[in-house]
Amino acid sequence: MERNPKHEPGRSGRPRSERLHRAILDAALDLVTEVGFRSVSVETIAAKAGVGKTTVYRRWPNKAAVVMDAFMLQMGSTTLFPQEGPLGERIRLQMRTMARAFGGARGTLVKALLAEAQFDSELAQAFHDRWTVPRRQMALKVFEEAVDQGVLRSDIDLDAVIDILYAPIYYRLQMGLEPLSDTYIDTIYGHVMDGLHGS
Amino acid sequence: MERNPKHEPGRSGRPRSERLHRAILDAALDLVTEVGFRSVSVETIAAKAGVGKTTVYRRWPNKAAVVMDAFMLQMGSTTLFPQEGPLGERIRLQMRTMARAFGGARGTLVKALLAEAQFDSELAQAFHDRWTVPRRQMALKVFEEAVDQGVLRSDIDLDAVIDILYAPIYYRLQMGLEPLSDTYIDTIYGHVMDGLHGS
Amino acid sequence: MERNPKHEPGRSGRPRSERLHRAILDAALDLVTEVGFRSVSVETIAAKAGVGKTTVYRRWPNKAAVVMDAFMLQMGSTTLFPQEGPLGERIRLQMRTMARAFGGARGTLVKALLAEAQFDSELAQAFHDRWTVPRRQMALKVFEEAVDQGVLRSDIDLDAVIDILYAPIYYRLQMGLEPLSDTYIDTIYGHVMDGLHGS
Amino acid sequence: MERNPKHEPGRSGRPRSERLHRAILDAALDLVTEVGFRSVSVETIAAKAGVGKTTVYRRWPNKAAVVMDAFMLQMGSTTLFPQEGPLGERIRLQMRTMARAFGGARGTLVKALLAEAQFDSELAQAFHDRWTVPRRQMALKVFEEAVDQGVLRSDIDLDAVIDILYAPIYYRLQMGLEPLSDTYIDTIYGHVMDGLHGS
DNA sequence: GGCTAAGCGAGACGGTACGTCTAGTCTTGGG
DNA sequence: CCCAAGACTAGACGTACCGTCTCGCTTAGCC
Repeated sequence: MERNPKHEPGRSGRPRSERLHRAILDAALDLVTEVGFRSVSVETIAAKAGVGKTTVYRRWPNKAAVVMDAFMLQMGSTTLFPQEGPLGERIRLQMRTMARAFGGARGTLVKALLAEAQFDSELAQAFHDRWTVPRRQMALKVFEEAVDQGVLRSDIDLDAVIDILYAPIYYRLQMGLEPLSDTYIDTIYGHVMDGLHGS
Repeated sequence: MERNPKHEPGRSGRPRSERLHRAILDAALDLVTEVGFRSVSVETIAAKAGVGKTTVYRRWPNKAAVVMDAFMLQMGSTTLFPQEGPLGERIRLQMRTMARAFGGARGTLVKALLAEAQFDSELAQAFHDRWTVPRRQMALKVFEEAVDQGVLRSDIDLDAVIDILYAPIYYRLQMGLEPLSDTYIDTIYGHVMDGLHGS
Repeated sequence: MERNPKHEPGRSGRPRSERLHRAILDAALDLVTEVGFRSVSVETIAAKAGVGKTTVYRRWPNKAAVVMDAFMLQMGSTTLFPQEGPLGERIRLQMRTMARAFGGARGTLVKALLAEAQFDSELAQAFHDRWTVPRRQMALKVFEEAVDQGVLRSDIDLDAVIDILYAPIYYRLQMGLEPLSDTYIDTIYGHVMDGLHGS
Repeated sequence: MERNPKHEPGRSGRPRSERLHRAILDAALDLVTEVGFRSVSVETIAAKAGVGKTTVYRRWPNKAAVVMDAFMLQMGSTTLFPQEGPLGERIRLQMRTMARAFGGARGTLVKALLAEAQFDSELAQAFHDRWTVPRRQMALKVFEEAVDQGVLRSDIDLDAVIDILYAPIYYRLQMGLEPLSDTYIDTIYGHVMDGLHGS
């Protein structure tokens, strides 16, 4: 999401301050959380970070990109799968972890970024590459292992399965009316695993 | 989504023109489809409809509200369930209908409205009340019938089931990378019905 | 200043209400006095008079015309010359009368109308015909009498004399910084009568 | 009339462009002259100057203020008194100069500003401070000299005298019916100097 | 007493300008 | 080349009046 040309070793002139970089991301995070994505402008972020607008625009093309980076800074290494336990349980628990991460401020960020991505294809691409793809790959690896061990049927489309299990989480997050409780996650997981066919 | 006070019979003064109402909604629909939600302004809509800005603002509080009404005008009575056939098939076919409706221009509208709703709680409410709720209720009725007839298990949470089946459609729509093909719908439907447990 | 076609006897249809006519002029007068000419709109006047906008526009072409009529209703027969006394005194006292009439609310009206007339040639014409001309003619008659009686020199341009005596009153009124006191009037009158040549 | 905070030396940030300043004032002057004060909008001025609206509003609070500055730019140093000749002549000739300056485009400007000042007290103040006061002070100095030299009587109120001599010029300007000819000026001057008393 | 034409209150309508706001770029001086 | 400050273009925002129009309803005066 970051803009070019970044400072590469050997480049002349004053290097970009790493401190300011952090200050901007922190300010962005705080502001979006406090007053919402829409009400924040690059100007506000720059002001709160004690930085000129130029300094922000030198590094990111727009507000969404700044917030995307701020989001990744905070969420990048979360929502991991547990390393131990039965494979089905690992999946269920990771779903819970994700749902919990989407509560509170982080959820607000994801919602805003997803929404903004509808109008900003670069942001959409960034969100896909940096958030969606890594998570789907992690999931895929676990799911494949589950197939190998017979926990999951072998005649299924794993990409579709990921959609089935995780889309409801994003859906509820966006609708924002009902909470992403553990119970809800367990119900989703249970129903999907067991299937719906009647007697 | 419409603004007050609308013309009620018996009210004095010149009544609001029904023709202009349609002209505005048509213009909104065309413009959003052509150049995208963000690039459209109330001014543009008014100009295209051959109407003063005031006339738009007299009826709707902002662009999102206009587009919401335009959307409902076009989509209001679509995505219905078939009235005949085996209940499972009715569900699967309606999912296909919905997925097809989300292709092309209509899909763009839904995406834009959903995204905008994240920043506009009145729009969110309107979308929920006028789009989501009616569709969930229709679905609920069919699903209950399916339970009664033994097509679906009776020990399931129907709200969760609706999420499981439909959330992937919205998810793919929003991600916008892969098409909402019939095959995809069938895979979702099949996997969910059959369950995922391995041998 | 009034608009056509007014009701002429023999005309069919409901005649215009004389009561509303007065109500509108009264409302106009009150409002302009209270909040100033600029802050008043035809809409406000109509509302205060308990009348539809149409009823105002049927009778006058715009706000200025209404206020002009309201002004004439109140000021039409004021600022007359005394009928008795030495002619010089009559002039001096009428100047005082005029200056006093320009104090308070009436002054505000004259200022507003004169100002507005710069941008509205119809109003300018109306002000000239209905206010300026009658007053200049009255003055002219008195001044001519004064010439006849030897109170004023006979080799003077009476139009210029009127300008000299009255223009300062309008000037002070418009500048609005110093009061139109009797003393001021007397000074003007005295200096003009006596001339300025030094020893 | 100008808005704060203007650029002061030592202030940080990009300084306001002096070129744009002139471009805006020139555009304002041209437009007001061409189509009249009322028909000009800040938007038009900005467009003609090739400037964003913000740039105008950053420097002046409204149209009147812009035009006031434009007016002063053009008229600021005009209508001066001649430096030589008999004092009475200097006064008479300066009156002529002023009357001539009020002919054509400049007169239109003065009329519009004076009229607008009735509705805008800041403009009124500015007009007084920047136009009226300097001219009255110049006049006062000359008039005092005339008193000293015995050209004017010493028992007169000089402020009143200024009113008597100049108010007719403003009056005719505003009434706009008869021209401000040299003959008219001479008549005013002559009558006022000679006095009106009859034989 | 009924007919008819205008008056009337309410408020919709197209238009225009207002003054504010944000986005993203550019231009200072200083480091 | 970086940086803070803030000027700059562009253009949408939602509001306020303008003067016109359209609705359903009075209301006078003539037949």
